[in-house]
Amino acid sequence: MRLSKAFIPTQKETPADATIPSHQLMLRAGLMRQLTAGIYAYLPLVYRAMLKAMNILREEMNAIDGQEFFLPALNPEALWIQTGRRHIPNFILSIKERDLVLAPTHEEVIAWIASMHIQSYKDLPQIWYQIQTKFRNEPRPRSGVLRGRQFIMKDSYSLDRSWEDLDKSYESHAEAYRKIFTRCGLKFFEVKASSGAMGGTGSQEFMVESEFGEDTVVLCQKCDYAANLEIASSKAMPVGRSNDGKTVEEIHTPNVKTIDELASFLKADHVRLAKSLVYKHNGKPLLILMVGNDQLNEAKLTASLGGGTIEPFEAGQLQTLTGADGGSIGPIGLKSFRIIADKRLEGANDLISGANRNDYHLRNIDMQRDVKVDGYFDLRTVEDGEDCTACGSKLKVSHGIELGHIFKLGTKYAEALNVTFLDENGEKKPVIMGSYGIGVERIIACHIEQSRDEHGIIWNKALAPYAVHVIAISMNNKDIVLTSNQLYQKLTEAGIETLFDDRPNVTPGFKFKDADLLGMPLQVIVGEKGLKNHQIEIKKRKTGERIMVGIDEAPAKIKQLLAE
RNA sequence: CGGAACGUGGCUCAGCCCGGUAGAGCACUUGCUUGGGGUGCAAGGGGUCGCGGGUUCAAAUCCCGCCGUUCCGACCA
Repeated sequence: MRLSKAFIPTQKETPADATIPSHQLMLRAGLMRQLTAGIYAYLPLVYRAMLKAMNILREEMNAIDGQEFFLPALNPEALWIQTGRRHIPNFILSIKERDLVLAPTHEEVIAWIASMHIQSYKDLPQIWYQIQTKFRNEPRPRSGVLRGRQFIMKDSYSLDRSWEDLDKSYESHAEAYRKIFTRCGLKFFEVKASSGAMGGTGSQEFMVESEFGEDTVVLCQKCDYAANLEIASSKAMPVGRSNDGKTVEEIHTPNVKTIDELASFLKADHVRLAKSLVYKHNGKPLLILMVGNDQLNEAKLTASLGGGTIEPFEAGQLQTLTGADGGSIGPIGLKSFRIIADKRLEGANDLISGANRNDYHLRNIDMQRDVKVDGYFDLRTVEDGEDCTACGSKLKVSHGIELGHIFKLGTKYAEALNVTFLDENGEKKPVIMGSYGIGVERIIACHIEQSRDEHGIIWNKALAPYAVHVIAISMNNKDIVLTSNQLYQKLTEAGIETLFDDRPNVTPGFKFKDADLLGMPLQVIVGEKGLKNHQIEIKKRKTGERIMVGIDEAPAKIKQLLAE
């Protein structure tokens, strides 16, 4: 492509609305323009990179016997009502005029097709995938393409006859995903993840570490333990027993509201303070006991309770039910509350908690003797520097961008949409499903996050829109024009994707800056300096290394450098 | 959904507090100039100051409402 004819609107200044580097560079390098919040127009240059990423996705999905579909983005609303997902908050965008919804993912359509045509165990297993635009009702799009309302996703779905076979489909996806991200040149890691509202029995995320990531992850510094903070656990020490045998007694704690105030007022260790958190679970009162300065992890709580709605109490209601205000609530003598506790408190005694009477607390509480606990669960949020459960080394809390997510769905959608097959014994069984997704724009944005410098993007060879960027220093010099044109032609004929900066009356400095901003792996500079010695110059974008080669050897040398 | 900020030529922003002829740089057009790291000079074109209402002799500027965008938080299959 000749730059004199190309539409690549580069910008010198950083657009005000972009705050993270990949977003800034994608705008400055003329890759995309924002239409409205969370919705972008992809311009020709980035679309080439996206097509390359999509090709890699296709090849690796085909390699695990995936079959490519193209499913409708517009779905009947009724289909989503059937699976109960129509009214998940902030999920679906809809077309009111026709009772249609814009599909945010495609489990429903896949299950609909499967319900018609999967009849026998002989029809299984299947892996179906597509690369398609998705729509989500994001309340707050942000970080450029990292969280948008419209984006392209490779989504695949496995259909299996048994849980063992689902494990195989899931594993082959995990392996394919590793190959995909490796081929895209991304430094990634995998974490155990929460299945969330997707439903299902297991899930794993593929992440890129980034301070701009929205996910918080826990990584072991030594072993390969890695988990999303939502489910991460650490070697948290049990509180244990001390001062056995003392009876519960009330202590006056005037104006003490918070755990920190309580600790300093009583000169007590935080570990001896059992903090009471009150919620309504499915409308019923729930009291959660946690060690003083541990943080409740709401994702773990939801999982421990087996789902349902969790909401805080309304003002005043608490007083009626407990006889006290927040800050003085405790597990003893509390009626009509279900009480659960964090595992660290299991079997502990010598604890201090609220007395259900304002300005009073109780001491010498023994969990076994005094509290009717309906289950101990791991409910705490892992903190940076805690010990790894697997190897005992220090854990690091970090941030990540989610590139891909794989789920074992099980039978949720099969049951809702009646996807069944007959097994060898003629018995009717639900199909076991898995679902797997990769965000195409995220591949691009993550690559740019990981591969850039103060001058611009540094594309790797796998994703680069063009492999080579030829720069004619001046179009007023006949030798340069002749040589650069011939070189452009030879490279193009050799099948090397080449961008040729043949713009007249653009100064060399301007062309260099643009070339660095656009970031193709190799820059080939044709100028008077080199031509004097019958040479041209090759610059590697990544390292800045410059190589002078004879004009005639240039195509071969470029080919060789691209093959490295 | 809670909190905050912003909205002025294509882009980055000034002007607003203290009302009185809409500005700069970049980009664009034309001419000359320059030609290995965003050349220099000159002349030009381009803006209902987000929208609506109000106050006023007079509103980009003050007041009210709405819309949009961004950031923090909540949420995130």
